[in-house]
Amino acid sequence: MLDELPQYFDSLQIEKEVSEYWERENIMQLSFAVNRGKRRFSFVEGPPTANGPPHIGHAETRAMKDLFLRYKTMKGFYIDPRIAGWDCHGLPVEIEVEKKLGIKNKAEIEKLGVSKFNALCKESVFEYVKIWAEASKRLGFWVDYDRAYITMKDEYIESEWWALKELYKKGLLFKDFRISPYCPRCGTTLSAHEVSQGYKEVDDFSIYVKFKITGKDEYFLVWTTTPWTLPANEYLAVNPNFNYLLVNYKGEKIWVVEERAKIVLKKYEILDSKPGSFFVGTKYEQLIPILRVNTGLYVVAGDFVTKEDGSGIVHQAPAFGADDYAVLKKEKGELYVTVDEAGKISLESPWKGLDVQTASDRIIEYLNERGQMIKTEKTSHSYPFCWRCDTRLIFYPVESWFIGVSMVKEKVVEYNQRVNWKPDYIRDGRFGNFLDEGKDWALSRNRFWGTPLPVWTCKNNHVFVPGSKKELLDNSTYVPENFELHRPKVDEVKVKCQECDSEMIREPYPIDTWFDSGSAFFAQYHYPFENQELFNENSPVDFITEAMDQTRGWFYALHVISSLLFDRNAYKNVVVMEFVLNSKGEKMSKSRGDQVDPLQIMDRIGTDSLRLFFFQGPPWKPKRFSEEVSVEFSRKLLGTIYNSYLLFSTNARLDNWRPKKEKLVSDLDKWMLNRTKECISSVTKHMDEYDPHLALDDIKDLVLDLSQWYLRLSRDTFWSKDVTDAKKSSYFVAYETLNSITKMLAPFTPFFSEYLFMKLNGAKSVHLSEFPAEEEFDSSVIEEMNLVKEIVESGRRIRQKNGLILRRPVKEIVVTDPKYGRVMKKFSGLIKKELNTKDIFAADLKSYLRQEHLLDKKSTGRIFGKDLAAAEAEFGRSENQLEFKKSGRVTVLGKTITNENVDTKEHLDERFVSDDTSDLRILINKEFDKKLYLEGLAREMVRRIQSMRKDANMDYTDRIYLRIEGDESLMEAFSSFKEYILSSTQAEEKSSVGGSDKVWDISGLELKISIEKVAP
RNA sequence: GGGGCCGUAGCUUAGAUUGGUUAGAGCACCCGGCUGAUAACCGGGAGGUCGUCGGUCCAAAUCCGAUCGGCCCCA
Repeated sequence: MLDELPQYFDSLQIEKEVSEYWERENIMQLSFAVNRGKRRFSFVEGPPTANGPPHIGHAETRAMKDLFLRYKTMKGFYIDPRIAGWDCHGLPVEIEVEKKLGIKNKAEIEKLGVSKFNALCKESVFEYVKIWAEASKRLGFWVDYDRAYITMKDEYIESEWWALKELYKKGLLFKDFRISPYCPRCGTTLSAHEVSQGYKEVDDFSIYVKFKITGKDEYFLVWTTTPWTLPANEYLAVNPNFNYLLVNYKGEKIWVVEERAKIVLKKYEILDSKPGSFFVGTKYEQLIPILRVNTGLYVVAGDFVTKEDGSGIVHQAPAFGADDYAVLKKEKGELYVTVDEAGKISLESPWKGLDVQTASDRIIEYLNERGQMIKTEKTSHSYPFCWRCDTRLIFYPVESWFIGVSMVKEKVVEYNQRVNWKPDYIRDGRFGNFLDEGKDWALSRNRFWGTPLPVWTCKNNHVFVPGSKKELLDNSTYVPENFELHRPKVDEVKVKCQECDSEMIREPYPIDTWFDSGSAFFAQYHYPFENQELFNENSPVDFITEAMDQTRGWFYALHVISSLLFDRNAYKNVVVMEFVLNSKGEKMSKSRGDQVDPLQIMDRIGTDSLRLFFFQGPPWKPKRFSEEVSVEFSRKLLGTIYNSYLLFSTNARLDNWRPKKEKLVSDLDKWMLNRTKECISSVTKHMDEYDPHLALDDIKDLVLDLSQWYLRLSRDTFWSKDVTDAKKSSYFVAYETLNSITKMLAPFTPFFSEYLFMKLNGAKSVHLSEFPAEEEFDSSVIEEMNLVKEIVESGRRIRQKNGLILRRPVKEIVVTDPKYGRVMKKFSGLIKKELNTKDIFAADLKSYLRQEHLLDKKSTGRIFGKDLAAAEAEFGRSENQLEFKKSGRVTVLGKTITNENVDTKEHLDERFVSDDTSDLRILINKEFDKKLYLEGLAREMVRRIQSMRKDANMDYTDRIYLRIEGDESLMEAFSSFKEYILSSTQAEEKSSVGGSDKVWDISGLELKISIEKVAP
């Protein structure tokens, strides 16, 4: 206990020792078990895809997770499971493998064989897991890596199958079309992320064509940039709230939205005007009469119609646009697909077999020939290209399975209100807005590596959804060898249809990987096949945290799945973190080359420093990363604690003091202990409310109070010769405060805290100890000390401003408010020492003000005329002043002076100096008498002797011989304060001294000091 | 293009829900002190038009509107 420390703080060395110790003693596992059987706190790890090394943002979220797991453990909660998780499926993994194989599209994968491809994916997933686990451990992120949940395991997938079957039973899992960005060359849809990588600026023809209204000699003006979609036209859309004009344009009657008429047609004559709603249901003639359209060919209303470009009348080809498809669903029309999967026209027409770009050109010619074209123009706009093969993307209908979020939107929205979001504006802002859109979740993917969709269909469109492996196998007619829940094995399983006896085959899709990670809150238990009770005890999950981008990713997936399956929210508290930016406040990026490797940073500045950087400021505020700032901050905080421990422990060890409760002696001790309790209570509150940055601020403040105030003022007590009660009391308080700080800091800086905790207590681990308990405290004690601090600060300021250096004692200091009398008395020793004053007391300001009465020149000028100066002098005489003060009137030069002729000013007594910049007024008596003067000189001498001792490299226990020669008053000071001077400097007076000497100038007085070390 | 968050001293930040003394800390800086925490410790000082503009109000960092900059999400 109270072990020695190296003299200098070396955080890297500490971290090294501590992590070796944890490893050796298996402290992490011990901490997992320490609260077994106690109340639970639940957590789920948002599983990363370990197909690349972790970056600093990952380190930040993991540090934040760890912070609260450690805190809750210290607060006595049992966190089980407390395990890592790995997200294994999905496109990122596939792309990684494609890169390795040097292949680029689905066809090549199929050629290689799905079996081989998926085997490579499976391998690739774990390539970086080792690095991730290593970095996470290095960061001190304590979760069980050996028991990690793995989304590609059959058990995990089986839990998802159960969930999907439940959704199917509720009618929430169904097949539909989705209009997706699609690369005709790769034969695949692209994710939003991929699309956003490939936008380019292109010049395209856009055309205006005319659609004839059935039975009338009027036309709709329609604009499009994709002429190849015109053969598939099924509807026209207008905005019901816009106003449309019928104009005579070159002899033809044409409808166009009012605001665009001038821009598009330039010259025309207005014939009529109608609101958009007027046209809804109006039939029109097919522009290109080739496709047989059984439904449609009438006008619909659409809010998506704008006046920004075009004609305000929008052509709808439901197969090739998301808005268009939504219209089709609403109108319950048929879907006509006029293009094949390779992006070639498939419709029996003059353009069959042409790619869509060429077809567009031909269609423009065709429309021109038929006189249906009003106008052609070239416009520049950004359009998505395939990021892999640079092919122009098209929007294309892809068969897809959906989760019907829109059908139960109310639930999803309602349960969100039960979630405590940090920061809270996410709930109704970014997250709430997204939920309000209530979009269906497109679940299936046209890919290979993922959780297989558990759906088998037969030729009669009957559907079988197995909710477990067993249910599938029980119904199967064929199962391949080495069967597993991945493609291609799972595809080979054949099932007999219960309804029509025909053979059922699997829908060939894997599902969205967000469904994997979003199922973690039950699938990590293999629920409901196992661990039902454990799941129930831990649900909803108490705490999760990830970065902001997960609002529409993991946070969304968890919330939706839980709402639909369990009719409740998945999590209770969620901390949403912002990103780590570079030192200029920009996003770190590969291209700028300013991405930083968290492992390297930890090597350079230490883990605790990096963690402290993350915990500064609210988690939901972007942070600019700088190594220098991190180091500085940690050196300041941890270094101060380290030095405080050194000061305290060095003395306590000399006295053989061992940590134990002692009776409190001084008011300073009582204050420190109350401050500590106050801090504990505030830190606990802030941690419980998920405001870690405020908790850290509380701890910082306490460290300053300990170091800057308590320890500094307790040094005299520490240095007293005997082990007095006062000494024991202050040891106890210093220990107690340091120990509390160490424990409170343990979740923030686990390495440093562990180190210091072991030094303080000789106990096994701070992470097996309890968080300091909240106790009642006396806030009046704290307020009193704040007043004392204020007085000391103010006193020093006044001394400094008036050239009254602290070394010279002053006679008295007055606090000009009598109500502080009791406090001044209580802390008079402390204040006297800090301000070097002989006396301190509180008194009414009035008794230190002198009133001066002056003649009011305006009124008395008329009375005295040119004698005014003489009258002023006469009135200023003290007997006249006194008389006036007593009776309010006095006779001056034969005239009577009354209140009306007098101005009264108040002056501070000349003997005092003050400072009126603060609320609390303090007066310092600046008068010096001889004794004070000599005492000041004595202190000046001591200071110079000490300085010479230091220059001679003496140890503070070394004794010296001393000889003083100099000015008379210096000699007088020396003899008057001889005992003080000699004892302060470990000196003996000697008439001849052989060591070093030096001549000093003390306020103009010459002093020669000679010192010599006494031989031991 | 739509939505959201942020902007306080050179740096890191508190204060915004509930408008109200002189916008509070820490680091760095300058001046000084201490010399038994010394690679430490302490005091004082300077440093802020609270991004900008406008509005509401007796009163705005705080509420409202616009605008600029940074970041994120969606299209």
